[in-house]
Amino acid sequence: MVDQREDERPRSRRLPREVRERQILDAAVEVFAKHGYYNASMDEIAETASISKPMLYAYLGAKDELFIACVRREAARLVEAIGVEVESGLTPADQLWNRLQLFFEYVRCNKDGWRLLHRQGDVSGEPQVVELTEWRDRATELITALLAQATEDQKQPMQPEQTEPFAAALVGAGEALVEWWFQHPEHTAEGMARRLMNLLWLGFGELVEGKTWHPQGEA
Amino acid sequence: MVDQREDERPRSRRLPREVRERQILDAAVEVFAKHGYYNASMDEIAETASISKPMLYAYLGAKDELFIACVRREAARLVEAIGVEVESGLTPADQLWNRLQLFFEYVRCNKDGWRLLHRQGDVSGEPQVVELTEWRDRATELITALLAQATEDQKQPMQPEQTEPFAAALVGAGEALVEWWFQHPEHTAEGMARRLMNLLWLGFGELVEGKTWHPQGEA
Amino acid sequence: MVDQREDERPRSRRLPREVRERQILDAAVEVFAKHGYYNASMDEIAETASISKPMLYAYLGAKDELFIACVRREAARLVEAIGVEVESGLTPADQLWNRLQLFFEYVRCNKDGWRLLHRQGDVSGEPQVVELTEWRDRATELITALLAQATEDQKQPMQPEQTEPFAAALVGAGEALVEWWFQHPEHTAEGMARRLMNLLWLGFGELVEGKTWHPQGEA
Amino acid sequence: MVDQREDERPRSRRLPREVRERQILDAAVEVFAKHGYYNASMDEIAETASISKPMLYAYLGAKDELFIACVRREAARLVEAIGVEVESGLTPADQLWNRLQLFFEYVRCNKDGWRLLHRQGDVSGEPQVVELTEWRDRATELITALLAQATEDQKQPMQPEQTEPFAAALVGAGEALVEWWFQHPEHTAEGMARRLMNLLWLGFGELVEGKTWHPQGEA
DNA sequence: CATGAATGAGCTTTCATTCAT
DNA sequence: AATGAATGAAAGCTCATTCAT
Repeated sequence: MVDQREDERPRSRRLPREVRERQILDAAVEVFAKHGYYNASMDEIAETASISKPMLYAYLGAKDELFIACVRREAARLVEAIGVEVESGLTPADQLWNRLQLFFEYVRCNKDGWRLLHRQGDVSGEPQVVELTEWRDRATELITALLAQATEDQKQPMQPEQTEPFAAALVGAGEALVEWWFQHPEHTAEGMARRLMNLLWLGFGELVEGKTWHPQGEA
Repeated sequence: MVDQREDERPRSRRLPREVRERQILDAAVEVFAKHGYYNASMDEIAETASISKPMLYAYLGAKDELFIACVRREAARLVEAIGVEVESGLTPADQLWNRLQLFFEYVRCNKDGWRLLHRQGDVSGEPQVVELTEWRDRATELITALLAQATEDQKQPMQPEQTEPFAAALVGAGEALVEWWFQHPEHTAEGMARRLMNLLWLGFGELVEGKTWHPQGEA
Repeated sequence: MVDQREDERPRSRRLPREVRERQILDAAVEVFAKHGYYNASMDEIAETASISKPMLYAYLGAKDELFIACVRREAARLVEAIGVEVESGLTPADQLWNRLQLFFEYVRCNKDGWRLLHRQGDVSGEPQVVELTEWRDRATELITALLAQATEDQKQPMQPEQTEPFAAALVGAGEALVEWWFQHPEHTAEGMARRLMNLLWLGFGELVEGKTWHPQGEA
Repeated sequence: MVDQREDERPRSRRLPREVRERQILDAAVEVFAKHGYYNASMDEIAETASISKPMLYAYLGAKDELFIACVRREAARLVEAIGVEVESGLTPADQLWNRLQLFFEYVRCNKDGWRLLHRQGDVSGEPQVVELTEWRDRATELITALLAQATEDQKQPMQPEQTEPFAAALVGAGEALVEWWFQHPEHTAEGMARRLMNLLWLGFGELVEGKTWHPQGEA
């Protein structure tokens, strides 16, 4: 898992296209995360990337395209981090538990990227918002699949139209918990994952009775 | 519960101050909800309100102030709708169930207002955004109190530092579920509330075993 | 000589036209003097005059007309204060000495009015500036006449085309001296008049030799 | 001494920064002088400078900053033109005479600049107006120093608190005389300087007796 | 007569975007 | 390939001015 991008961007010319693009994307993600889409200026992005504006446009297009590119990359990272394939050989609960851990770990290492993905409600109105929320759909699909797997041995396995809203709600709960985490940074990623797991798997009904969920192998 | 504001704004001049103010707020909420804060133009708001721009500024100040005023009003509506006082005489589960129903009902009737409150992550950078997220804090507090009440008879009642993240996650789950609802509008408010209640109270652990939560009195 | 206008403007209706106009002019002079022509707003003038804006316009017309009216009134006061007729029976020097005293006395009692007359260089560009500087012309004429009188007994009395620039310079010197006075308010009007008289009548040539001018009758 | 900036501004693109800046300042001085600060529009300045508005702002900042820049440049020109150091080896009278000539010469060649410096009484209210009147202070200081020098050999040399108001009055007289000159442009700069010198050095007392002041070496 | 309520018109300012070197 | 220099277009805001009561 790659840690937060470094700040050292030596001003060097004649770089291969791939490197340049990465340099630009890093800068753009940083600036977009800091100021938000609208308050981010192309000037600042160019300066942060140590590149001139015409180059900025030549490489990654206009502001909205650049933003999309950022979102796409960060979303890919997130999806890759938590995995999207259902693994056999683990119970759904354990799989979920693993993913949650990976998710919070990802957030811890990619704060800027996460902010980009999470806080972009205001870009609504534009048509291209599809890419903006696609990662949510991917995550939701994963959860949906897990739930389906969890119930597939029952006589009435849950159908997607039942599990999907649950999955969506789960994702929302995770996002909200991250916000809470940012305000209480003393907690560990694993602790956060455990909290969410407790809530999701047990539900309040059992939580209030004092029960708690444990990963397999714990006492 | 008041239904969505109508679109009929008769172009009548010389209205009393109070009426005009409401007219303007209605228009502003509509436009802000449609385009987001940054893409909303004062021109369009003025036109939607059937008013000239100077009046717009005279009544509710600059763009950010106007936006704050909108948020304040809509947040008040939401808080008022779901109530914030803990009622005695009902079990926490029933109270939560009631609030969830009220919440989804509110969303159904105040789509624009809800969008205003929900999709504004990008306004970061401005200092006065406090009002924007305050309603979340209020809602979280309510849930926290409910959870505390639910466990107060136990030997180890849950402390705020335990319940608060759960409450935050719950609110997030609700918000996400609303988004899903917007894409599947065939469902009723009560149905959505029931989904969320099931998830929250039972948790996946029981859900996947086929259990479901019922309001008291149902079979 | 009337002292600075008082601030008490009781809000009363149905006043005779003349009183209202005076009320308005008082307010307008005050506001114009405080903020300058462009920064003075009709709103503030109306409020200061305890009158509504439509009345303001009804009585004294648009902003520029109102300003002209103010200038006209204050200029009249100034001209009346220092007199404009050449008196016989006094030497020109004594006459000048008297006028200078009256002038500084006028400034002391009519600060706002004076500011209006003096600091309006920026209103250039407008066509109606004639009224703005007419008082200067009147004052200059007076001085010119005095100089003419002073030299009429000589074989080569000074002609207007010679005396006029001197008169204009004198007026300018007076204006500048008033500015200096405002920054050194500890001096009396008579002291200022004496300073100017010394400079004008003796000139530096004699001043630097230690001579001073005295009004007739002094030692 | 450089003559009035010419009007020929060839519409050429991609000029080096320094040239553009001068081009803009020339245009701004022209427009500010013609319309005054408030009536001058950034549009007109941009058009006069054959430049687009964004460039205008990029080079010299907002309207007030641009204005300050103009004033600064023109004030520097004026101060440089008349010199501000007291020269030894010349009598104070001769020094004054020289400066007056230089002053009127400056005015003749820099009408716009002079208007900028002279007619801006109305910019009061803004805080940064310090620069606007600083040149007057410099000029006053110069005169004050000259007077001090003129009397330093006497048993009772004049103190600054005595000479300063005279100096201020002198400057005011000069300004007023320039206004008169603008209405009688048939006179030469030297003639104007001589008029002022006569008034200042001899005073009316001697002027009315038919005396006149001559530069050293004249008959 | 007197006014609260309303507006046309214009200003300054700032972007994202692209020539021309 | 790479950039300093340049701009079209639009936004927010305010003011003198006037209906309509």
